[in-house]
Amino acid sequence: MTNPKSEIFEQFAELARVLGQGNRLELLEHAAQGERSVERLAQLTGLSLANASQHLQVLRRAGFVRSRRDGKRMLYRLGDGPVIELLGALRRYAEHSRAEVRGIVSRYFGRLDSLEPVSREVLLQRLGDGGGVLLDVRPEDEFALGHLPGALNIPFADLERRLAELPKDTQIVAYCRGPYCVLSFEAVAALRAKGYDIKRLEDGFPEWKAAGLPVGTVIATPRPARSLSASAASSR
Amino acid sequence: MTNPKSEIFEQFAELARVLGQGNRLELLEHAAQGERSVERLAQLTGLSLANASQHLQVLRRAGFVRSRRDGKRMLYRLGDGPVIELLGALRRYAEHSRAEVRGIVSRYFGRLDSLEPVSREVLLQRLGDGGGVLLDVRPEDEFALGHLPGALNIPFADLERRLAELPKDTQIVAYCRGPYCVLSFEAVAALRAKGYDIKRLEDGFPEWKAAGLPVGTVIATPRPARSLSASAASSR
DNA sequence: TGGTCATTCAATCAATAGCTTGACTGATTG
DNA sequence: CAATCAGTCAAGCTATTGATTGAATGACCA
Repeated sequence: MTNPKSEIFEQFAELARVLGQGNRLELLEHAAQGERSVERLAQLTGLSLANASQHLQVLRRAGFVRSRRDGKRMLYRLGDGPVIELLGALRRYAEHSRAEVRGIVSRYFGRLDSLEPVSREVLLQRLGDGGGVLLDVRPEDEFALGHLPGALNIPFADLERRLAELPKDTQIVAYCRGPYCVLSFEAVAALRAKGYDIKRLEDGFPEWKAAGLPVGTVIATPRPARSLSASAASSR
Repeated sequence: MTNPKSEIFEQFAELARVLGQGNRLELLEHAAQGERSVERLAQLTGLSLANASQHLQVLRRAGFVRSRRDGKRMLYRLGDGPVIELLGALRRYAEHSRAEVRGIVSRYFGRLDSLEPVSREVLLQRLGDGGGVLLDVRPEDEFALGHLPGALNIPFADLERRLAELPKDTQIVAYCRGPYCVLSFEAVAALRAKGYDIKRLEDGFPEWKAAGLPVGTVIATPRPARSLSASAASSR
């Protein structure tokens, strides 16, 4: 392999291989919500600690995530290259050419129309018009790390209990961690069954942020307070 | 893995794994030039026949290529999903986060400015103004399968011999199989050393075609004549 | 219908990847 | 400074992947 072309392709392939593992894609999605410790990421994905740690290092070597030390914990966040763009291209390709993907979605969440969600542009326009409620169904701690401005946070787990906060007369747009985050699919299914006019946002929080759009945070924490925010991070 | 989210991620990962192999990426680039037999693709990539065949089948299962039978040969061409878009995203990510990629390019082809090529938009505008020559340095058979309209085809191997066909006073834009096709890099390096004003097009032929821009062909062959075109396909 | 050509299939082998376990390191806390 | 906590490292095991070889298929041609 002294051929420069093969070397280049080998570099590309190396990156693709890193994405070629479901667990790593899942870790990546969680890291894209904001900084998280290894333990939390392991917990969220259901992986063993050592396994998660190893996968995170693979992701880091490829630049998909970055890490920093905060006391005795290691915090991982999304890398700063066009990671979301790459994942988006992968998703769009999968939606186009893999019947399985569309199949899974419709099998679990019914209607194919879940695949025709509201785009960022439409959302921006609709919110500008004053109509509509934007609903963030992620756990509180993820919401706190960053969310779409003006969004109402009702974690999916609390949805039943807090129905009163949602209007029945205007359209609701729900979003969560990414285009395939189950929470928003389930929220749409559940609320639609109850007669709400609700649609899913095509993107999740990371895509919004990657597009350079404004992001809200609960408390302005340029460098999150150590033990405080850590102990708050426990919902879902 | 009965979890729909994991299933989706597993689907994505499966696709990424298919791209996670340099040989397959190389086959894909060649298939993107136009329909090619397994034998030709094996030849172009230097793989054994059986090996190429197997890789092509992996690519086909993932929808990256399609195949059809033509007599006793099997012709593979690019699939019809957003393949080029996905590869483009991978390339842009690699350029951003892999020093190795930039390193290889500058190590082999000198100047980093090879990484700042002419974009499609700039090319279109420049050609519209009437200035500039567009140079296709791919082998003749690939040129015949499709090329940018108005391009002059001088295969890289013939470049030295056919220098007279190139103007010294106007800017030349060279392209070949894709953003990292070595031919155009080498053509730029060689001609620049001889005093020509030459730049590389950012894209190659497949990207141009994928963008829906017009494509020229040497002979209009909706279904290429069997033995004729096969025997013509033999350069480089 | 037998021979040939292009490709695929099947078997095999070495190399690699993913996961687990238990030991190790580095920072904090009492 | 020992104990603890968070994460990483190293070793080992199994499953998967990529490549090779030779046999099998499918289409054409004489």
